[in-house]
Amino acid sequence: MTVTEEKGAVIAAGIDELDLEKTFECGQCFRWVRNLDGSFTGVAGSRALRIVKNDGSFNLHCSREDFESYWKAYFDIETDYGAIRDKVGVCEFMKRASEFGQGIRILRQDRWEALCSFIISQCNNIKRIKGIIESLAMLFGEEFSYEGRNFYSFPTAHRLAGLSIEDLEPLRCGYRAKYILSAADSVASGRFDLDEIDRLDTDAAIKKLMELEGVGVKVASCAVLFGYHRLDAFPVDVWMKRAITNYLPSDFTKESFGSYAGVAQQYIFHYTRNGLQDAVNTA
DNA sequence: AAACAGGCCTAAA
DNA sequence: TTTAGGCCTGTT
Repeated sequence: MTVTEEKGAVIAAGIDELDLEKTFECGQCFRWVRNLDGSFTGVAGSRALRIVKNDGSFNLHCSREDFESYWKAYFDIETDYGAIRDKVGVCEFMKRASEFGQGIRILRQDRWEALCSFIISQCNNIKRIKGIIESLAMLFGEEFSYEGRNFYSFPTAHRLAGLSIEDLEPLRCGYRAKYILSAADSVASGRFDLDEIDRLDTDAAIKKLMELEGVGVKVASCAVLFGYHRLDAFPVDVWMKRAITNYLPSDFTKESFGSYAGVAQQYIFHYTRNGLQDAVNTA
């Protein structure tokens, strides 16, 4: 990758395996929006960014400092996804899925934001998840300006701690409100240390996160995959169950994908939802 | 109208 | 250890 600057934008050339649409819309994150011109604008933590694909390179509308200190890591630029696709293509179905998902990258998201977002995601559809998260940010996040528009940071656990169920009522997030507040209280009080999770192996990290109310194995797996970049975590949801029974070899286990089960999971999720419409509908 | 949506908790075997 | 039912809400 080579990086240059032009008119307040960082131009990153030579990034292969980055498809913005697939990466932002494969279900790992909820705060990126496609603009009319095909660019994407999104908020991650407390920063906003507009990113545009321009021939073979990407224009990131941020300072070079922000790129180097934040967005470069966020987009996981250093990881070789071509090599990962080779490794997870263990059967015909997975070869098709990983080919179809070429360009998906696992973003390095903020821990609290990932955890909280996937608490909200449970038994919910993506459209509604996005709406709830935007309301949450608008109500309790910090307002800031970017390219002449207002955005809202993802509220910290500290900000949410101490709020009441009634305070979250405008979110219309139902029984998940209790879980959000409980997690926020645990984290903000220091009883639960999100940074300590880093020192645990993936299975132990998932177990630890499951101590939080409303966090089961699926949500915890998403939290470590997207918030701690544990690419070996393998969240199993209804789509994954469907794929495992219908499309994967009967002797399949997540170990079949080695240490990249989480990336494989994203390929399967994206492929069964977007690339296999007929097969899914008739399944 | 009734079922479902990227689950989790609790109670009951 | 596994399984059924309930849970908030919006959409189809």
